[in-house]
Amino acid sequence: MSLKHAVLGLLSESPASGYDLMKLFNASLTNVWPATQSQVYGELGKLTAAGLAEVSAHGPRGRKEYAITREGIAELQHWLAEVPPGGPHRDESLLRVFFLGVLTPLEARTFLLGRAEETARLHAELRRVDEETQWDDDMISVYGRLTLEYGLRMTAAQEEWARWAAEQIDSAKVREASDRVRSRHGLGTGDGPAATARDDGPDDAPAPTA
Amino acid sequence: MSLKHAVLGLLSESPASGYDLMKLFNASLTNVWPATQSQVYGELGKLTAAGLAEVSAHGPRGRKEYAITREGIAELQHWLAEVPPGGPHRDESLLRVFFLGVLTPLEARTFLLGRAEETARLHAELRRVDEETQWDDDMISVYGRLTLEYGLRMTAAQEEWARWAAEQIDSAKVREASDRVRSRHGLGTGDGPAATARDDGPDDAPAPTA
DNA sequence: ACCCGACGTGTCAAGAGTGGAATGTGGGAG
DNA sequence: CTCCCACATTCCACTCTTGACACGTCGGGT
Repeated sequence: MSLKHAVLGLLSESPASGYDLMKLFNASLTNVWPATQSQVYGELGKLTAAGLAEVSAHGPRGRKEYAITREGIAELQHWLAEVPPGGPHRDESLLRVFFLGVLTPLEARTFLLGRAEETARLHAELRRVDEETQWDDDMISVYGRLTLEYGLRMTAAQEEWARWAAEQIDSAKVREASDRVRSRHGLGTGDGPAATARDDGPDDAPAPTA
Repeated sequence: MSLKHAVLGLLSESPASGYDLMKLFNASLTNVWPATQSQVYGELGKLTAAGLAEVSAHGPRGRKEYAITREGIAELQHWLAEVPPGGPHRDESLLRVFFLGVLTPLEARTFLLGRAEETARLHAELRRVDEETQWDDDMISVYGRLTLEYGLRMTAAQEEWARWAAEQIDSAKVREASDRVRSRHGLGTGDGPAATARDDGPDDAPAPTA
């Protein structure tokens, strides 16, 4: 339901063609609300039909420049101020964590550390954007800055958590529990994907403490 | 693509009927990967057709108990260990922040503080769950605990951010920028949704510092 | 003069997710 | 014994999202 508002929001900054909007999506909204061509063009059509946007100019190669209408602004404001945000976050990474017990503790640990590095990478990327952008005082800049800061804080917290979680796994209890589950399914050497997962002997040896 | 793995993951813990799975989804995965009846039952069908799950028992009222198969386990492991996580987060709240400039600074500030409270509420709820749960050492407990900790950390960071962001808005520059954008669209008293949004005089008076 | 790369629009198929409704049965409370 | 609620499945119609494909055109560099 929110692609509509994303497009309206971008149009509220300045008129744009579908092509322009795609660039904007890829530039500023990639990590917030990704969208594809088909979606954008489709949405522009619906928006126009609904009277929330209109074609404000025709350009060179069939280019249609869309502008937000008064009704569009109203709808945007309505959405921002009155519609209760209720997006149930789906988090694939987290879903994986939940079932990490199906892997060996070693594999699980590796996964978490991988997550940590990935998050760190994203964090660095965001920091780079932050530093390279010259923040002036238009709407996109001001609130874009807030959005970016959010990203910075979240990625930082995520990395911290992932490293902490990896440590948690280095515990005898966890290893026992995992073994129990795995043996319940008759898992041992075979079957599994990465042959890294082997149970060559009791897990008494201390886990490699990186 | 991940509902499939969510179902497989739950089945890997113990066999269950579609009805059971729904309860599990609502109990433990609501904030990670929400799902509806139609989805779950549909997925069970596909899973069975694909040989990743099978009907392991028939119960009282047409009840079909599903169990994960060896292939299912393998697929789950494969997904966990080898498929690179790439979920592009969509965050509706964040999208709103990006366009908050369409509202008055006061409204924007209110929105952010509302977010802060909402997050705080969720945080408290998670803490409650954490304390009330008796964490033993099976897979769901151990990794569920990690997942929960993630939620606790994220909600904490989000609330902090929201309060910080609300403060940021109390700045002359932001107010000017917002006014500029709003006037560009000829906004004043009318039109807008919440009549709270009024520009009765210059915004020189300090914003109410909660 | 020509050609390639950027501009620019559009359609389609398929899968994911939402929300609601229809249908039926078993078992326990009263 | 009866009735109602929890159990349990299935179908439907819709929107959102993805990914690819198809098509046409302006403009500048060689």
